[in-house]
Amino acid sequence: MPRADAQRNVEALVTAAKTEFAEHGVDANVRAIAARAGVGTATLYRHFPQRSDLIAAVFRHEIDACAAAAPALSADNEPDQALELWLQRYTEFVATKHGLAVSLHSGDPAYSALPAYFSERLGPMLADLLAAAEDAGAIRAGMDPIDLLGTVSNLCIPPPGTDDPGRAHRMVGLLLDGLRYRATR
Amino acid sequence: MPRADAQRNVEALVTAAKTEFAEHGVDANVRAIAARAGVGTATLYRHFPQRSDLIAAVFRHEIDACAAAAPALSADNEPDQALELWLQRYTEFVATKHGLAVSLHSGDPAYSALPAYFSERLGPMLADLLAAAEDAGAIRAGMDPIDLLGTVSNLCIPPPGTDDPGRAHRMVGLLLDGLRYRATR
DNA sequence: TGCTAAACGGAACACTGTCCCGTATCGTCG
DNA sequence: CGACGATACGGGACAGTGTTCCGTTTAGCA
Repeated sequence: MPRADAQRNVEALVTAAKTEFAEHGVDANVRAIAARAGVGTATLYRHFPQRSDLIAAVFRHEIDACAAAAPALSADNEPDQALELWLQRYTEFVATKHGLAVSLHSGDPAYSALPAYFSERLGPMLADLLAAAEDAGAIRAGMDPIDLLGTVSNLCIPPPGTDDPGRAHRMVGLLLDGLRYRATR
Repeated sequence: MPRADAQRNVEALVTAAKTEFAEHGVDANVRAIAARAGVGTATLYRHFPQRSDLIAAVFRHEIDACAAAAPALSADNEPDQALELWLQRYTEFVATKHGLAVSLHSGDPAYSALPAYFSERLGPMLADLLAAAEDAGAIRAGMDPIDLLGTVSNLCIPPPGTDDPGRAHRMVGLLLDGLRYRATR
Protein backbone atom coordinates (compact mmCIF):
# COMPACT_ATOMS: atom_id res chain seq x y z
CA MET A 1 0.00 0.00 0.00
CA PRO A 2 1.28 3.47 -0.85
CA ARG A 3 2.07 6.04 1.78
CA ALA A 4 -0.73 8.38 2.79
CA ASP A 5 1.09 11.55 1.73
CA ALA A 6 1.78 10.05 -1.66
CA GLN A 7 -1.91 9.37 -2.16
CA ARG A 8 -2.75 12.94 -1.16
CA ASN A 9 -0.22 14.25 -3.63
CA VAL A 10 -1.64 12.16 -6.46
CA GLU A 11 -5.08 13.56 -5.77
CA ALA A 12 -3.78 17.11 -5.54
CA LEU A 13 -1.90 16.66 -8.82
CA VAL A 14 -4.95 15.38 -10.67
CA THR A 15 -7.06 18.26 -9.36
CA ALA A 16 -4.41 20.82 -10.24
CA ALA A 17 -3.89 19.30 -13.68
CA LYS A 18 -7.61 19.42 -14.38
CA THR A 19 -7.64 23.15 -13.69
CA GLU A 20 -4.48 23.86 -15.67
CA PHE A 21 -5.70 21.74 -18.58
CA ALA A 22 -8.91 23.73 -18.68
CA GLU A 23 -7.05 27.03 -18.70
CA HIS A 24 -4.03 26.26 -20.86
CA GLY A 25 -4.76 22.99 -22.61
CA VAL A 26 -3.40 19.51 -21.99
CA ASP A 27 0.16 20.67 -22.73
CA ALA A 28 0.06 22.97 -19.72
CA ASN A 29 3.35 23.90 -18.08
CA VAL A 30 4.84 21.23 -15.83
CA ARG A 31 5.99 23.65 -13.13
CA ALA A 32 2.60 25.36 -13.08
CA ILE A 33 0.79 22.09 -12.44
CA ALA A 34 3.23 21.08 -9.70
CA ALA A 35 3.08 24.51 -8.05
CA ARG A 36 -0.71 24.52 -8.06
CA ALA A 37 -0.67 21.12 -6.40
CA GLY A 38 1.90 22.37 -3.89
CA VAL A 39 4.52 19.77 -4.82
CA GLY A 40 7.84 19.67 -6.67
CA THR A 41 8.17 18.73 -10.29
CA ALA A 42 9.88 15.45 -9.45
CA THR A 43 6.80 14.35 -7.53
CA LEU A 44 4.70 14.88 -10.60
CA TYR A 45 7.07 12.79 -12.72
CA ARG A 46 7.27 10.09 -10.09
CA HIS A 47 3.52 9.54 -10.15
CA PHE A 48 2.93 10.33 -13.82
CA PRO A 49 6.06 9.52 -15.85
CA GLN A 50 4.36 10.38 -19.13
CA ARG A 51 2.07 13.26 -19.89
CA SER A 52 -0.39 10.72 -21.22
CA ASP A 53 -0.58 9.14 -17.75
CA LEU A 54 -1.67 12.43 -16.26
CA ILE A 55 -4.20 13.07 -19.01
CA ALA A 56 -5.67 9.59 -18.62
CA ALA A 57 -5.99 10.11 -14.87
CA VAL A 58 -7.68 13.48 -15.29
CA PHE A 59 -10.20 12.33 -17.87
CA ARG A 60 -10.73 8.72 -16.84
CA HIS A 61 -14.15 9.38 -15.34
CA GLU A 62 -15.33 11.21 -18.43
CA ILE A 63 -14.03 8.51 -20.73
CA ASP A 64 -15.71 5.83 -18.67
CA ALA A 65 -18.97 7.78 -18.77
CA CYS A 66 -18.64 8.05 -22.53
CA ALA A 67 -18.10 4.32 -22.84
CA ALA A 68 -21.05 3.62 -20.58
CA ALA A 69 -23.31 5.82 -22.69
CA ALA A 70 -23.05 3.50 -25.69
CA PRO A 71 -25.17 0.60 -24.45
CA ALA A 72 -27.64 3.03 -22.90
CA LEU A 73 -28.11 4.87 -26.19
CA SER A 74 -28.40 1.57 -28.03
CA ALA A 75 -31.18 0.46 -25.72
CA ASP A 76 -33.23 3.63 -26.15
CA ASN A 77 -32.79 4.41 -29.86
CA GLU A 78 -32.78 3.00 -33.35
CA PRO A 79 -29.26 1.84 -34.33
CA ASP A 80 -28.68 4.72 -36.73
CA GLN A 81 -29.84 7.26 -34.18
CA ALA A 82 -27.81 5.66 -31.38
CA LEU A 83 -24.68 5.82 -33.51
CA GLU A 84 -25.20 9.48 -34.28
CA LEU A 85 -25.95 10.42 -30.68
CA TRP A 86 -22.90 8.59 -29.39
CA LEU A 87 -20.56 10.06 -31.99
CA GLN A 88 -21.80 13.53 -31.10
CA ARG A 89 -21.29 12.80 -27.43
CA TYR A 90 -17.71 11.70 -28.08
CA THR A 91 -17.20 14.78 -30.22
CA GLU A 92 -18.44 16.99 -27.42
CA PHE A 93 -16.03 15.38 -24.99
CA VAL A 94 -12.94 15.74 -27.19
CA ALA A 95 -13.77 19.14 -28.65
CA THR A 96 -14.19 20.79 -25.27
CA LYS A 97 -10.70 19.76 -24.07
CA HIS A 98 -8.25 22.35 -25.35
CA GLY A 99 -5.40 20.75 -27.21
CA LEU A 100 -6.48 17.21 -26.48
CA ALA A 101 -7.22 16.37 -30.10
CA VAL A 102 -3.94 17.90 -31.27
CA SER A 103 -2.03 15.97 -28.62
CA LEU A 104 -3.70 12.74 -29.64
CA HIS A 105 -2.21 13.21 -33.09
CA SER A 106 1.02 14.98 -32.22
CA GLY A 107 3.29 11.95 -32.43
CA ASP A 108 5.15 13.23 -29.36
CA PRO A 109 6.30 10.16 -27.36
CA ALA A 110 4.92 11.74 -24.18
CA TYR A 111 1.43 11.36 -25.64
CA SER A 112 1.92 8.16 -27.60
CA ALA A 113 0.05 5.95 -25.13
CA LEU A 114 -3.10 8.06 -25.34
CA PRO A 115 -4.55 6.91 -28.66
CA ALA A 116 -4.20 3.32 -27.53
CA TYR A 117 -5.97 4.13 -24.27
CA PHE A 118 -8.85 5.76 -26.10
CA SER A 119 -9.06 2.97 -28.65
CA GLU A 120 -9.03 0.26 -26.04
CA ARG A 121 -11.69 1.90 -23.92
CA LEU A 122 -14.01 3.20 -26.63
CA GLY A 123 -13.24 1.07 -29.69
CA PRO A 124 -15.39 -1.91 -28.67
CA MET A 125 -18.33 0.38 -27.87
CA LEU A 126 -18.19 2.03 -31.26
CA ALA A 127 -17.72 -1.35 -32.92
CA ASP A 128 -21.04 -2.52 -31.48
CA LEU A 129 -22.83 0.64 -32.54
CA LEU A 130 -21.44 0.36 -36.07
CA ALA A 131 -22.36 -3.30 -36.36
CA ALA A 132 -25.94 -2.61 -35.28
CA ALA A 133 -26.32 0.24 -37.75
CA GLU A 134 -24.85 -1.92 -40.50
CA ASP A 135 -27.22 -4.75 -39.75
CA ALA A 136 -30.12 -2.33 -39.90
CA GLY A 137 -28.91 -1.26 -43.33
CA ALA A 138 -28.56 2.33 -42.23
CA ILE A 139 -24.88 2.70 -43.13
CA ARG A 140 -22.44 1.08 -45.48
CA ALA A 141 -20.41 -1.88 -44.25
CA GLY A 142 -16.69 -2.03 -43.71
CA MET A 143 -16.00 1.03 -41.57
CA ASP A 144 -13.25 0.30 -39.07
CA PRO A 145 -14.18 1.58 -35.59
CA ILE A 146 -10.63 2.59 -34.66
CA ASP A 147 -10.29 4.51 -37.91
CA LEU A 148 -13.54 6.29 -37.19
CA LEU A 149 -12.52 7.18 -33.64
CA GLY A 150 -9.32 8.73 -34.92
CA THR A 151 -11.12 10.58 -37.66
CA VAL A 152 -13.71 12.05 -35.32
CA SER A 153 -11.00 13.33 -33.02
CA ASN A 154 -9.33 14.75 -36.12
CA LEU A 155 -12.44 16.76 -36.78
CA CYS A 156 -12.32 18.13 -33.24
CA ILE A 157 -9.15 20.08 -33.98
CA PRO A 158 -10.27 23.63 -34.66
CA PRO A 159 -8.61 25.65 -37.42
CA PRO A 160 -6.91 28.67 -35.81
CA GLY A 161 -8.61 32.01 -36.13
CA THR A 162 -12.12 30.64 -35.98
CA ASP A 163 -14.11 29.85 -32.85
CA ASP A 164 -17.22 28.19 -34.18
CA PRO A 165 -18.25 25.84 -31.38
CA GLY A 166 -20.60 23.88 -33.64
CA ARG A 167 -18.06 23.19 -36.36
CA ALA A 168 -16.83 19.83 -35.10
CA HIS A 169 -20.38 18.60 -34.60
CA ARG A 170 -21.39 19.66 -38.10
CA MET A 171 -18.41 17.94 -39.67
CA VAL A 172 -18.98 14.73 -37.74
CA GLY A 173 -22.57 14.83 -38.91
CA LEU A 174 -21.37 15.27 -42.46
CA LEU A 175 -19.02 12.32 -42.14
CA LEU A 176 -21.85 10.20 -40.80
CA ASP A 177 -23.97 11.20 -43.78
CA GLY A 178 -21.11 9.87 -45.87
CA LEU A 179 -21.57 6.51 -44.19
CA ARG A 180 -25.30 6.66 -44.92
CA TYR A 181 -24.68 7.40 -48.57
CA ARG A 182 -24.94 4.21 -50.58
CA ALA A 183 -26.04 2.18 -47.59
CA THR A 184 -27.50 -1.21 -48.48
CA ARG A 185 -30.97 -0.04 -47.60
CA MET B 1 17.70 45.39 -54.88
CA PRO B 2 19.03 42.95 -52.29
CA ARG B 3 22.66 42.05 -52.03
CA ALA B 4 23.82 39.09 -54.10
CA ASP B 5 25.01 37.05 -51.12
CA ALA B 6 21.69 37.59 -49.38
CA GLN B 7 19.85 36.18 -52.38
CA ARG B 8 22.16 33.17 -52.42
CA ASN B 9 21.49 32.58 -48.74
CA VAL B 10 17.74 32.74 -49.22
CA GLU B 11 17.97 30.11 -51.93
CA ALA B 12 20.25 27.91 -49.84
CA LEU B 13 17.88 28.21 -46.88
CA VAL B 14 14.83 27.22 -48.87
CA THR B 15 16.68 24.22 -50.32
CA ALA B 16 17.97 23.17 -46.91
CA ALA B 17 14.56 23.63 -45.33
CA LYS B 18 12.92 21.50 -47.99
CA THR B 19 15.28 18.63 -47.17
CA GLU B 20 14.92 19.03 -43.40
CA PHE B 21 11.14 19.28 -43.68
CA ALA B 22 11.07 16.04 -45.62
CA GLU B 23 13.20 14.25 -43.05
CA HIS B 24 11.93 15.73 -39.78
CA GLY B 25 8.70 17.52 -40.57
CA VAL B 26 7.96 21.20 -40.88
CA ASP B 27 8.96 21.80 -37.27
CA ALA B 28 12.52 20.77 -38.03
CA ASN B 29 15.30 22.13 -35.84
CA VAL B 30 16.30 25.74 -36.56
CA ARG B 31 20.03 25.12 -36.12
CA ALA B 32 19.89 22.07 -38.37
CA ILE B 33 18.32 24.03 -41.21
CA ALA B 34 20.80 26.88 -40.83
CA ALA B 35 23.76 24.50 -40.64
CA ARG B 36 22.65 22.62 -43.75
CA ALA B 37 22.39 25.91 -45.60
CA GLY B 38 25.82 26.92 -44.30
CA VAL B 39 24.59 30.06 -42.54
CA GLY B 40 23.99 31.23 -38.97
CA THR B 41 20.64 31.06 -37.28
CA ALA B 42 20.26 34.84 -37.31
CA THR B 43 20.40 34.79 -41.09
CA LEU B 44 17.50 32.38 -41.17
CA TYR B 45 15.46 34.62 -38.88
CA ARG B 46 16.38 37.72 -40.83
CA HIS B 47 14.94 36.32 -44.06
CA PHE B 48 12.13 34.28 -42.54
CA PRO B 49 11.01 35.87 -39.25
CA GLN B 50 8.23 33.33 -38.77
CA ARG B 51 8.32 29.62 -39.39
CA SER B 52 5.26 30.10 -41.55
CA ASP B 53 7.29 32.34 -43.88
CA LEU B 54 9.78 29.55 -44.44
CA ILE B 55 7.06 26.97 -45.00
CA ALA B 56 5.27 29.21 -47.48
CA ALA B 57 8.52 29.75 -49.38
CA VAL B 58 9.30 26.04 -49.51
CA PHE B 59 5.87 24.99 -50.68
CA ARG B 60 4.81 27.99 -52.75
CA HIS B 61 5.32 26.23 -56.06
CA GLU B 62 3.30 23.23 -54.98
CA ILE B 63 0.50 25.39 -53.65
CA ASP B 64 0.40 27.38 -56.85
CA ALA B 65 0.28 24.19 -58.86
CA CYS B 66 -2.60 22.98 -56.72
CA ALA B 67 -4.47 26.22 -57.28
CA ALA B 68 -3.84 26.05 -61.01
CA ALA B 69 -5.20 22.51 -61.16
CA ALA B 70 -8.71 23.61 -60.22
CA PRO B 71 -9.73 25.34 -63.46
CA ALA B 72 -8.03 22.61 -65.49
CA LEU B 73 -9.99 19.88 -63.71
CA SER B 74 -13.18 21.88 -64.10
CA ALA B 75 -12.66 22.12 -67.82
CA ASP B 76 -12.11 18.41 -68.32
CA ASN B 77 -14.64 16.85 -65.93
CA GLU B 78 -18.20 16.95 -64.68
CA PRO B 79 -18.51 19.33 -61.67
CA ASP B 80 -18.91 16.52 -59.14
CA GLN B 81 -15.93 14.65 -60.54
CA ALA B 82 -13.81 17.80 -60.72
CA LEU B 83 -14.52 18.56 -57.07
CA GLU B 84 -13.53 15.06 -55.99
CA LEU B 85 -10.35 15.01 -58.06
CA TRP B 86 -9.25 18.39 -56.75
CA LEU B 87 -9.97 17.53 -53.11
CA GLN B 88 -7.95 14.35 -53.49
CA ARG B 89 -5.12 16.32 -55.05
CA TYR B 90 -5.10 18.77 -52.16
CA THR B 91 -5.23 15.84 -49.74
CA GLU B 92 -2.23 14.27 -51.44
CA PHE B 93 -0.29 17.52 -51.11
CA VAL B 94 -1.00 18.05 -47.41
CA ALA B 95 -0.81 14.42 -46.32
CA THR B 96 2.66 13.90 -47.77
CA LYS B 97 4.18 16.80 -45.80
CA HIS B 98 5.14 15.48 -42.38
CA GLY B 99 3.66 17.60 -39.65
CA LEU B 100 2.22 20.22 -41.98
CA ALA B 101 -1.36 19.45 -41.11
CA VAL B 102 -0.62 19.44 -37.38
CA SER B 103 1.21 22.75 -37.69
CA LEU B 104 -1.70 24.27 -39.59
CA HIS B 105 -3.86 23.58 -36.55
CA SER B 106 -1.33 23.98 -33.77
CA GLY B 107 -2.27 27.49 -32.75
CA ASP B 108 1.42 28.31 -32.32
CA PRO B 109 1.92 31.98 -33.31
CA ALA B 110 4.88 30.96 -35.46
CA TYR B 111 2.46 29.13 -37.75
CA SER B 112 -0.55 31.40 -37.41
CA ALA B 113 -0.14 33.03 -40.82
CA LEU B 114 -0.22 29.69 -42.63
CA PRO B 115 -3.94 28.91 -42.58
CA ALA B 116 -4.65 32.37 -43.95
CA TYR B 117 -2.11 31.83 -46.71
CA PHE B 118 -3.67 28.54 -47.68
CA SER B 119 -7.19 29.94 -47.51
CA GLU B 120 -6.34 32.97 -49.56
CA ARG B 121 -4.60 30.97 -52.25
CA LEU B 122 -6.90 27.96 -52.45
CA GLY B 123 -10.22 29.16 -51.00
CA PRO B 124 -11.47 30.85 -54.19
CA MET B 125 -10.58 27.80 -56.27
CA LEU B 126 -12.55 25.48 -54.01
CA ALA B 127 -15.41 27.96 -53.88
CA ASP B 128 -15.79 27.76 -57.65
CA LEU B 129 -15.67 23.97 -57.63
CA LEU B 130 -18.29 23.81 -54.88
CA ALA B 131 -20.58 26.27 -56.63
CA ALA B 132 -20.44 24.29 -59.86
CA ALA B 133 -21.20 21.01 -58.11
CA GLU B 134 -24.07 22.66 -56.25
CA ASP B 135 -25.54 24.05 -59.44
CA ALA B 136 -25.37 20.61 -60.99
CA GLY B 137 -27.30 19.28 -58.01
CA ALA B 138 -24.53 16.85 -57.15
CA ILE B 139 -23.98 18.05 -53.57
CA ARG B 140 -25.97 19.84 -50.94
CA ALA B 141 -25.79 23.64 -50.78
CA GLY B 142 -24.29 25.75 -48.02
CA MET B 143 -20.85 24.22 -47.56
CA ASP B 144 -18.32 26.92 -46.74
CA PRO B 145 -15.12 26.47 -48.78
CA ILE B 146 -12.80 27.66 -46.01
CA ASP B 147 -14.44 25.26 -43.58
CA LEU B 148 -13.97 22.44 -46.04
CA LEU B 149 -10.31 23.30 -46.64
CA GLY B 150 -9.65 23.20 -42.91
CA THR B 151 -11.54 19.98 -42.50
CA VAL B 152 -9.69 18.23 -45.29
CA SER B 153 -6.36 19.21 -43.78
CA ASN B 154 -7.72 17.90 -40.48
CA LEU B 155 -8.23 14.53 -42.10
CA CYS B 156 -4.62 14.56 -43.29
CA ILE B 157 -3.32 14.27 -39.73
CA PRO B 158 -2.50 10.60 -39.23
CA PRO B 159 -3.31 8.89 -35.93
CA PRO B 160 0.00 7.75 -34.38
CA GLY B 161 0.82 4.08 -34.59
CA THR B 162 -0.76 3.55 -37.96
CA ASP B 163 0.82 4.17 -41.32
CA ASP B 164 -2.01 3.63 -43.75
CA PRO B 165 -1.16 5.91 -46.65
CA GLY B 166 -4.65 5.69 -48.11
CA ARG B 167 -6.47 6.66 -44.93
CA ALA B 168 -6.69 10.40 -45.57
CA HIS B 169 -7.93 9.83 -49.10
CA ARG B 170 -10.59 7.40 -47.92
CA MET B 171 -11.83 9.79 -45.25
CA VAL B 172 -11.97 12.71 -47.62
CA GLY B 173 -13.97 10.53 -49.99
CA LEU B 174 -16.32 9.68 -47.16
CA LEU B 175 -16.77 13.34 -46.28
CA LEU B 176 -17.54 14.11 -49.90
CA ASP B 177 -20.14 11.35 -49.90
CA GLY B 178 -21.65 13.19 -46.96
CA LEU B 179 -22.03 16.23 -49.18
CA ARG B 180 -23.67 14.08 -51.84
CA TYR B 181 -26.13 12.65 -49.35
CA ARG B 182 -29.42 14.55 -49.56
CA ALA B 183 -28.25 16.57 -52.54
CA THR B 184 -31.07 18.40 -54.32
CA ARG B 185 -30.88 16.00 -57.23
C1' DT C 1 11.12 6.21 20.51
C1' DG C 2 14.15 5.01 16.85
C1' DC C 3 14.88 3.02 12.42
C1' DT C 4 14.30 2.17 7.46
C1' DA C 5 12.41 2.55 3.20
C1' DA C 6 9.45 5.45 0.66
C1' DA C 7 8.76 9.88 -0.99
C1' DC C 8 10.00 14.57 -1.51
C1' DG C 9 11.83 19.12 -3.54
C1' DG C 10 14.58 22.09 -5.75
C1' DA C 11 18.62 22.57 -8.23
C1' DA C 12 21.00 21.03 -12.39
C1' DC C 13 20.96 19.54 -17.13
C1' DA C 14 19.89 19.44 -22.02
C1' DC C 15 17.58 21.25 -25.69
C1' DT C 16 15.07 24.63 -28.24
C1' DG C 17 13.47 29.06 -30.30
C1' DT C 18 14.79 33.85 -30.35
C1' DC C 19 17.57 38.04 -30.15
C1' DC C 20 21.82 41.04 -29.84
C1' DC C 21 26.05 43.08 -31.23
C1' DG C 22 30.65 43.16 -32.93
C1' DT C 23 32.46 41.87 -37.51
C1' DA C 24 32.80 41.01 -42.41
C1' DT C 25 31.41 41.77 -47.00
C1' DC C 26 29.07 43.79 -51.00
C1' DG C 27 28.42 47.49 -54.13
C1' DT C 28 29.21 52.10 -55.22
C1' DC C 29 31.51 56.41 -55.74
C1' DG C 30 35.46 59.23 -56.04
C1' DC D 1 41.50 50.90 -58.47
C1' DG D 2 40.87 51.93 -53.55
C1' DA D 3 38.05 53.49 -49.71
C1' DC D 4 33.74 54.11 -47.54
C1' DG D 5 29.00 53.25 -45.84
C1' DA D 6 25.24 50.48 -45.58
C1' DT D 7 23.78 45.84 -45.71
C1' DA D 8 24.13 41.34 -44.06
C1' DC D 9 26.38 37.93 -41.34
C1' DG D 10 27.56 34.67 -37.35
C1' DG D 11 28.00 32.80 -33.12
C1' DG D 12 27.09 33.50 -28.61
C1' DA D 13 23.79 35.00 -24.99
C1' DC D 14 19.15 34.63 -23.20
C1' DA D 15 14.76 32.69 -21.74
C1' DG D 16 11.64 29.01 -21.32
C1' DT D 17 10.65 24.11 -21.16
C1' DG D 18 10.74 19.05 -20.15
C1' DT D 19 13.40 15.80 -17.56
C1' DT D 20 16.54 13.82 -14.12
C1' DC D 21 19.59 13.56 -9.98
C1' DC D 22 20.63 13.46 -5.23
C1' DG D 23 20.73 15.05 -0.56
C1' DT D 24 16.91 15.59 2.78
C1' DT D 25 12.54 14.71 4.99
C1' DT D 26 8.79 11.98 6.60
C1' DA D 27 5.47 8.15 7.16
C1' DG D 28 4.76 3.79 9.09
C1' DC D 29 6.22 0.19 11.96
C1' DA D 30 8.65 -2.44 15.51
